[in-house]
Amino acid sequence: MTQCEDHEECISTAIERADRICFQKQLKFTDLRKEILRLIWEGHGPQKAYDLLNKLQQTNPSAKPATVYRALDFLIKNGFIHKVASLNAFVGCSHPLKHKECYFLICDDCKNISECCDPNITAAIQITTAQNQFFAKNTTLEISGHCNECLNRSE
Amino acid sequence: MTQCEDHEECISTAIERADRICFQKQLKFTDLRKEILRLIWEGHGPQKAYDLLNKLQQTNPSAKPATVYRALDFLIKNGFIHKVASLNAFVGCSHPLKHKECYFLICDDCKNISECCDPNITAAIQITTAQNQFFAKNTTLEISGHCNECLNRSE
DNA sequence: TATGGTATGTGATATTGTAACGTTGTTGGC
DNA sequence: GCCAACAACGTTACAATATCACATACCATA
Repeated sequence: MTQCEDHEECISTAIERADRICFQKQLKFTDLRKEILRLIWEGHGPQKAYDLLNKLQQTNPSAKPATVYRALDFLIKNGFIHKVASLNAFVGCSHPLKHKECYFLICDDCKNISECCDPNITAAIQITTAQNQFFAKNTTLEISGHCNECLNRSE
Repeated sequence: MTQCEDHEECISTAIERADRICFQKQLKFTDLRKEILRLIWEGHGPQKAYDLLNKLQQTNPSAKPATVYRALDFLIKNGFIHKVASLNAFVGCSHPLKHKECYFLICDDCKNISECCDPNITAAIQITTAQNQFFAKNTTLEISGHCNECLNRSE
């Protein structure tokens, strides 16, 4: 399910990237926020808030829903994770600086999510919103179906 | 907020359309399902499940969450309504036969939703999914922001 | 009339998310 | 250093959304 070569490295890269960006932007990347980001990347797939809470409670028994949701809010707001609305789940963003133009391919079978940044889609959406005189702030594009691996496997 | 000329007519058109399609497809368009569809169109905007439940209970005091969700499932499955994932709400579909290619522009201010069917977006998405060897079954495209009316009003 | 499938009734519960308020910690100005 | 202001976090309670399981009703057809 994970596509990365070395998942440990993939996680630490993500954390370091966030660390750097927070430093540059003077954001407070507290232990709690870092821990939630790490848990999300460890899953390397869409993670549910209450699953994160359970995991967090293993090191921080007094954690509550609000603990998790506040950290998630911070991470979303600053582009480090996405909320996958159609799953009520959260997934790490691999390019926080281009964060607004990410779309998702969600495999119903293996639950893998791949993030894709396609300028053609972005352009098509921009044309449509302009035609409708609509000022877009946020775009949710989630495509569910079956990935190639799962299709081949089931044949 | 409603864009139609005559909202009563717009509702009854939607119901009749559904009636016709159900007849053709031999689907059971029961009173309950029809009532939920009518309530959704009456709102002419995204309707929340529990608001629908409250309204339904005015004529059907024993209605329960499952009552509503089952009807919603039927209506979604057969293309008469959409679930707006980013709002956890439900909205009538104005072209059930082209239901798969509908996208949404959601105004954060007036909460109006406009459905747009843009072949360019559809094409761009198709190209991307093909490139990623992904077999798409369902596409959620929800664009939130501000509609023209609200932008003008706030100036 | 028996039978099977679909729809609905009903109660319980699971899952997801927020509000409100108090405490702690950090930062910057004096 | 001290204080004011604010951000982060702890904690309790609860709101909002959704599903499950099992019973009952309805309806088509053999």
